[in-house]
Order: sequence, then structure tokens, then C-alpha cells
Amino acid sequence: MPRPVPKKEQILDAAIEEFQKNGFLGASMDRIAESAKVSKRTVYNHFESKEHLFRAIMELVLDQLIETVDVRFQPDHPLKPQLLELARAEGKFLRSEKYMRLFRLVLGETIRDPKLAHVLESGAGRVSVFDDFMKDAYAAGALNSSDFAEASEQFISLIKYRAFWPYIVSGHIITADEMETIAQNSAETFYARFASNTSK
Amino acid sequence: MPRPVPKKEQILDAAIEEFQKNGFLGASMDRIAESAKVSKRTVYNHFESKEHLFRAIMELVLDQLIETVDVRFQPDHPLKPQLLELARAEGKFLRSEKYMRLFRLVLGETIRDPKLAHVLESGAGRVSVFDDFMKDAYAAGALNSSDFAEASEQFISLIKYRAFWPYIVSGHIITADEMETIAQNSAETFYARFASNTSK
DNA sequence: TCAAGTAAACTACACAGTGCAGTTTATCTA
DNA sequence: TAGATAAACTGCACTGTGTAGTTTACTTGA
Repeated sequence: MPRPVPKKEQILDAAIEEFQKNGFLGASMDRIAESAKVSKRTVYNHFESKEHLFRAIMELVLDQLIETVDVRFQPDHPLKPQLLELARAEGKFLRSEKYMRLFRLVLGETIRDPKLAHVLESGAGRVSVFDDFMKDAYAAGALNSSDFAEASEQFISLIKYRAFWPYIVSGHIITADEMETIAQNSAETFYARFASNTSK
Repeated sequence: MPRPVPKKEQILDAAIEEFQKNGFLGASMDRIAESAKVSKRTVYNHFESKEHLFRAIMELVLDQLIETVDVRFQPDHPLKPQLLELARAEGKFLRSEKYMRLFRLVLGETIRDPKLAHVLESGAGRVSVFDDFMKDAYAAGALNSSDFAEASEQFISLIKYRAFWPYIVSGHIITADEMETIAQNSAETFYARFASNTSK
């Protein structure tokens, strides 16, 4: 294998932008070729159809949507600051413009074609970090409810709804300050509801 | 005024379905005419363009997205069951298939064209019922925080995220039982965080 | 020499929107 | 009650445009 020719990536970059801007149906292969500074034929040499190019992008993008948050519960530390840390980490992850834009692209096409839904579920829908955190927290006696799936979902709801909604609805990406407020308030509410009496 | 011809409504019905199924770009005026059992020319006699037809539908649909929930805080009653009632009312409203499908249509097009966003904000984004409820509850001393906008948003987050997410992501409309569980858990969490000590 | 790329013309098709000759329908009038 | 009238509707051919994907003839660099 010679060198990792950059043409393919030029095409992918241009395609991501085009799909993002116009959606699958609105995207034009001619424009993609043009803005990738590549002949149309070259596009088709790398990707046999629009559909294939789109799917290639989806896969590429999915890797970047995989939750990178990795906060684990530490039994010997108090719960509250750990909740805040978890909320902040999730918030930081959600707030990146790259994530938001990719998510929007995927969401838009998922709505168009529900068959793509599993893509979202396996990507953005990942909740395992929260689940694991809650499971460990309960095992350590820090939670007052054994239903850690419920606890996990509520925490996620508090954070994600307010982070996403403004963007979905009006394209507004939440500021770092707004996100910090959301993280604090979410942690506070979660603590009020789920912290065990014995936990500090 | 001659007669209230039903053709226009046949067209609107067919168009709603077509736009819902294929989105604005994917929708075909020929198919709309065909499934409305009307000639294409008739479609254009009623609506001068695809865009006009789409906007007519948006307006039609918006009226149906206006929040119909009307639960007011009653100072002489305990807070907790009132929270549950509010959550249930919101849940019932959200859960109707008509609402879900229309919402999805609007959301899809909003993502395609953020200029349509204000449509959603003035419709589904209405939070005044919750705001009013919280304001009254605070005035009656039932809440432990003066920030009723925050309280309101958190309550909404707990309910809406879990009601919408499955549908947006996979087309799954939540069952009445699932919604009831969400309402109860949301009310419980909200109460744990925001109920004043003096409230019963 | 040859693999990869370029540019531009070309095919085939789907679609929005129009024009028009003729038909249906409801309502008003004699 | 028969028939006139106007408006709504039909069916269909047609224009123009944008697009996915292909073909062809040419270039470039190793």
C-alpha cells in the first residue's frame, strides 16, 4: 500500500459538509466533487454511489459520537462532587461543536429514514457510563434506590434535554456557562432525590 | 358562498401524509395529487406551489401542537399529588400519536431549515403552564427555591426527554404505562428537590 | 508503461409547475 | 322541472431544470 492518498479524505470532508448543509436528498454529488477539488469521476472511483458515500460518512461519524466520558464512581469519596464531575464531563462532551453538528446530521437523517435509527442507539444513546456509575454508587451504599437504571436515566434527562433542545430547535449551541449551570443544577437535584441518608 | 368543497381537505390530508413520510424535499406533488384522488391541476389551483402547500400545512399543524394542558396550582392542596397531575397531563398530551407524528414532521423540517425554528418555539416550546404553576406554588410557599424558571425546566426535562427520545430515535411511541412511570418518577424527584420543608 | 486523475459532454429520469380542451357539478332562473 | 351558467375539476401533454451516474478523450507522474 503506497501512501494514504489524501483525495479520499478530501472527498469525505467535502461530503460531510455538503450532507450537513443540505441533508441526504438535498446534497449534490457535483457540488461535493467541486468543493473537494476533485473530478466527479474520482468521487465515483472511491464511492460507488451517493448512498455508499453517505453510509461511509455515517460510520466515520459514529466513531466520533461514541461517548468518550469515562468517570467512575469512587466509593471512598463523597457522592456530590462526583455527580458534578460526571455531569460536567458529559456536558463537555455534548457541547463540542463537532459533536453537535454530527449529531444533528444523524438525527435529521434518522427522522427521514427510521431504519437508520439503530445507528443513533448504538452511538449517542450509549448510557453505560451512567449506568456503571450508578451501579457502583449503589453497591457502595451511596444511593437510596436500587433502581440505578432509573437513576441513570433521570440524570441523563436533566442534562441532555437542556443541552440539546436549544440546538435542535434553533441551532443555538449552549455556552460553557450555561452548561456549567445545568451540570450544577442537575447534580443538585439528583443528589436531593437519590443520595442515601448515610452518604455525605 | 357556494359550497364547502372537501377537495381542499383531501389535498391537505394527502399532503400531510406525504410530507410526513418523505419530508419536504422527498415529497412529490404528483403523489399528493394521486393519493388525494385529485388532478394535479387542482392541487395547484388551491396552492400555488409546493412551498405554499407546505406552509399551509405547518400552520394547520401548529394549532394542534399548542399545549392544551391546563393544570393550575391550588394553594390549599398538597403539592405532591398536584405535581403528579401536572406530569400526567403533560404526558397525555405528548403521548398522542397525532402529536408525535406532527412533532416529528416539524422537527425534521426544522433541522433541514433552521429558519423554521421559530415555528417550534411558538408551538411545542410553550412552557407557560409549568412556569405559571411553579410561580403560584412558590408564592404559596410550597417551593424551596425562588427560581421557578429553573424548577419548571427541570420538571419538563425529566418528562419530555424520556417521552420524546425513543420516538425521535427509533419511532417508538411510549406506552401509557411507561408514561405513567415517568410521570410518577419525575414528580417524585421534583418533590425531593423543590418541595419546601413546610409543604406537606 | 500504467495507474490514477481530470474535464466535459452525455444519458436517463424524476420532478415542479403550466396550458388547455373538455367534463362534471351545483346553483340559479324561466 | 328543464335548462342555462359559472366555477371547479380532469387528464394529459409539455417545458424546464436538477440530478445520479456513465462515457470518453485527455493528462500527469512514477
